[in-house]
Amino acid sequence: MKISTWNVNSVRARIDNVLEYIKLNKPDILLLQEIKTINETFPYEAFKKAGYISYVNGQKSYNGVAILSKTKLKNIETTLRGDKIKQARIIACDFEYKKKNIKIINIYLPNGNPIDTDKFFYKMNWIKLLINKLKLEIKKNKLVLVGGDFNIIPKEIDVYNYKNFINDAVFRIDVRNKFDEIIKIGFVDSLRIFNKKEKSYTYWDYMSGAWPKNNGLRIDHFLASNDLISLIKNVEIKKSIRNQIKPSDHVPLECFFI
DNA sequence: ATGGCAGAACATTTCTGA
Repeated sequence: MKISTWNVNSVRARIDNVLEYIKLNKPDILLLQEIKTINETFPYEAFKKAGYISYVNGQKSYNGVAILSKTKLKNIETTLRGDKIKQARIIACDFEYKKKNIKIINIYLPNGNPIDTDKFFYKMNWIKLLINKLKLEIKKNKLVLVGGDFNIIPKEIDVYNYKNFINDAVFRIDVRNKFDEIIKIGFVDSLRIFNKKEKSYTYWDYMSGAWPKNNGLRIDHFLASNDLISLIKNVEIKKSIRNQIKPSDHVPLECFFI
């Protein structure tokens, strides 16, 4: 069983890439971020033909998240309690695996740049609301998986040159402290259980030759609750996807279950 | 210091992203 997450930077512009990824890698569940479309123009049919049901929380032009699944999912949720700005950045569901219920939460966390603007304050508040939600979820469901584009570089090792990012909203110390706060309430940065290597990036900017120079960032994550991590046997970054024609600037992250 | 690239839309320019 495999769950993947991928910021596709427009699902319609990337439809061929996503269909090819599905065909070759066969995730049971695929979490998508930055679909950049309203629900009405989401390519449900193309994914249905590929064997997937789509659950969508869309928005015009920006943001938007979706969950593709081979089987029906329950308790679809598309709001973050307390978020007054209501951008489409979260979709959650319940998934039954080996007779156990896993709460899966797909997020596209605000980027927050430039720092110390409304965008930054929105990011910090959004994380605070997410932490409130995760505290509740972990009480109700011991098995919780949070996947998606966190727009947070957890540690210095997770970026090609951390000194360039000291005052960036994806790395500033207060943002990283918030990430650590999520860990402290009972989650694990699952990739790092299986892969301690530097240069394990999930995003490369389109600009300035970031990809050929391997100037990457690790900002896409699967956080597993402490009780869930024992069900996970591996987490992998699908780096080769960045070589696609017309690629997304992010690559998929795959979480394998025992 | 700042542009470079990419996608969407009230579109041939502006905005957003990270």
